[in-house]
Amino acid sequence: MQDKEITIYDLAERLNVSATTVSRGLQDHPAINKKTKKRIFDLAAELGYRSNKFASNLRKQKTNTIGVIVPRLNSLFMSSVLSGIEKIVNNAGYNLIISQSFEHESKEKTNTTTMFNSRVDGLIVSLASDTEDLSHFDTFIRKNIPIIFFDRVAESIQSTKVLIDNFKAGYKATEHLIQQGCKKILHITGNPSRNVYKDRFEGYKKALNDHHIEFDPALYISNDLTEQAIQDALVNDVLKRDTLPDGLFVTNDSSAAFALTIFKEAGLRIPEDIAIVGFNNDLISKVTEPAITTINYPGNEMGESIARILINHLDGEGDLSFTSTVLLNTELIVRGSSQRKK
Amino acid sequence: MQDKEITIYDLAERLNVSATTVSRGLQDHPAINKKTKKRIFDLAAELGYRSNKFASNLRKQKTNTIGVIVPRLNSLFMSSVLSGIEKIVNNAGYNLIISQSFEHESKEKTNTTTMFNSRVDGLIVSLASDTEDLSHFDTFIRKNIPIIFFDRVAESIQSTKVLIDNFKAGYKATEHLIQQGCKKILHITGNPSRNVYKDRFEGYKKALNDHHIEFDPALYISNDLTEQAIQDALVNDVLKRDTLPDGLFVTNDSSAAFALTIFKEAGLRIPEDIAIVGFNNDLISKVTEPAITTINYPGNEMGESIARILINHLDGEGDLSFTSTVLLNTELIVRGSSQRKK
DNA sequence: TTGTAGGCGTTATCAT
DNA sequence: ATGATAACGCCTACAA
Repeated sequence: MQDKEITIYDLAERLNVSATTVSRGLQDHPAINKKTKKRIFDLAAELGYRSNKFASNLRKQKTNTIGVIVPRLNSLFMSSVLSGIEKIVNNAGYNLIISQSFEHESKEKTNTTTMFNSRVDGLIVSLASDTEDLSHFDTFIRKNIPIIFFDRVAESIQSTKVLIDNFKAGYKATEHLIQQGCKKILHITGNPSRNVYKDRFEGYKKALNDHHIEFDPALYISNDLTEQAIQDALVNDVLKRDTLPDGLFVTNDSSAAFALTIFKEAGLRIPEDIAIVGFNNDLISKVTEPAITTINYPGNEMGESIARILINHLDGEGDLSFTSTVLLNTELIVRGSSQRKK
Repeated sequence: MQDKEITIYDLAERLNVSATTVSRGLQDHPAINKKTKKRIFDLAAELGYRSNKFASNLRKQKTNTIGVIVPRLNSLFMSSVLSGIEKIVNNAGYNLIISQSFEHESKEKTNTTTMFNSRVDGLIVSLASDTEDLSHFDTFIRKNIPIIFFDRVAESIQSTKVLIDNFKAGYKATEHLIQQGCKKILHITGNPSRNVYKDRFEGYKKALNDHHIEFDPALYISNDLTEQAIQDALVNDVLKRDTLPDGLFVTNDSSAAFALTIFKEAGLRIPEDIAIVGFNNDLISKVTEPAITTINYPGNEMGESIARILINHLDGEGDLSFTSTVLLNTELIVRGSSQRKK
């Protein structure tokens, strides 16, 4: 029982002009008489006309749509990035399709295919934790559809990458712990084949080295950073050891919060017995007791950079720099979980 | 320099069959010879053919796309709902467009228009906090495009609504505080024109009444539940009062966490001086010290219900019950922030 | 400033 | 089991 859709032909007929004129009028074409335009717009509004994107896209061979694939949307960081992207992209007249890989390569692959079949004009990706094979992006590369990676980037693919200096951030976090007097710093992090985790780990090692602390492989734990994984690592392993660490650098804030809870339950004092540094400056880092020292991550700014670069590229400007890497600044936010000295 | 797109005509030509046959073959039409099908699929794969959704949608007048508009994606609850919706919807062969209103009516309106122009087959909505005027949904209603509201529903619109029994949840939360010995229970909540907040408030009042505690308007605060708003309400108002409340029921967990932090900084003991109950069972409620008592909200289940109802409707089944209201169960999860007695 | 005509790629209808 | 044809609604050369 749906109303019949109004087309430009219906408008044209009632206005006694051609469909072409209506089409042009609707797009504010300069060659159309102002009065005619007004009549067109008025009638369109009155009849509830809506442009048919499918016909338009079919004809123009362009969708004005940008696809985004992220691991998960449930962090402050990701929502900020998305919000930054959306703002820029909307202003430029593009639409956004967002999908989550839920940290799985297989979901990422099907999402990529869906995006491809939806003919997005460009793709923005942060990789799933366990993605190894990158062949699902080949179709985009072959068709010259631009891909921008951010945060968790694909190092082997030639394209623009927007991220923070994870090495430096890892270095800063670790150095801070060392300055608080920590000597045995546990590092819990994600899959080291992801750049973010690898680079932070390198930063961690470099900081140790620069301060003449030998890297102890037993103090390096890599898992999927879920609540369960943190629980396992700490309760079934770390807390059973003869010598406990005196510092923890863990690469996201919810994991830091879980760890903090577990340590406190085990009767350890934070930061006196173990000083903790997290990552991301997520909401959760502020409300634990003590609050968690963390690395602030400029999500909104990152989102806006990404969107600007992509749109400039799509609109045919700034093409030269499209395969560059953009590094954004981070800062260490010191809170109670690590502050032993005034 | 994009490759030329392969169409069914290209396939048809090379296979010496008609485009019609190729189209049918690709859709696994029963009347097509198995061998022909195989030849079609093989060649399609070889040439990297991809179906053109725009042409297909244009012709079929159906998009197989479902739109979702939510206030924000940054809570565990919302991600669970989305994940539930996506699972069901994907299995049924539909795609999802997700957008956020960021709690603003104006953004919600433009999102709704975008969805409308994208010709979604159905719309799933949880209202922004400040949405008063609902006329942006009129276009959908007029065209008989189904809308399902969940969580924050539009009471005046006839459509399916999926939500929890907020009245009961509010009642349970309040009653629990009363049972812990609270007499002056502060209630901080969102915009009361949203059903979720209104109903929880009603439940709160009913519980007070049933336990012969008079409702004190000074103990009711309505704001936008941001960190800033909680801070303002507590620091500039509540904590300056002569008599402090001895209980707090606040309708989301991050607000509960902020409040807990503020109270502790003010030297109050939780739960002895003030017992706290939050809402949603978000991650954050587990890691504060003490952990926060909260109402568990079945996000995944809610998402799946929503998607099933919508798809049944779109596929022409279960039409009769389309304007019903589905209530899901909740449970109170008692944690340290409210537990005064063993 | 406006109009004509053709085509974007698919699928439904009717025919064979 | 397969084909021919038209139509979905829009846009853009080209023409007037």
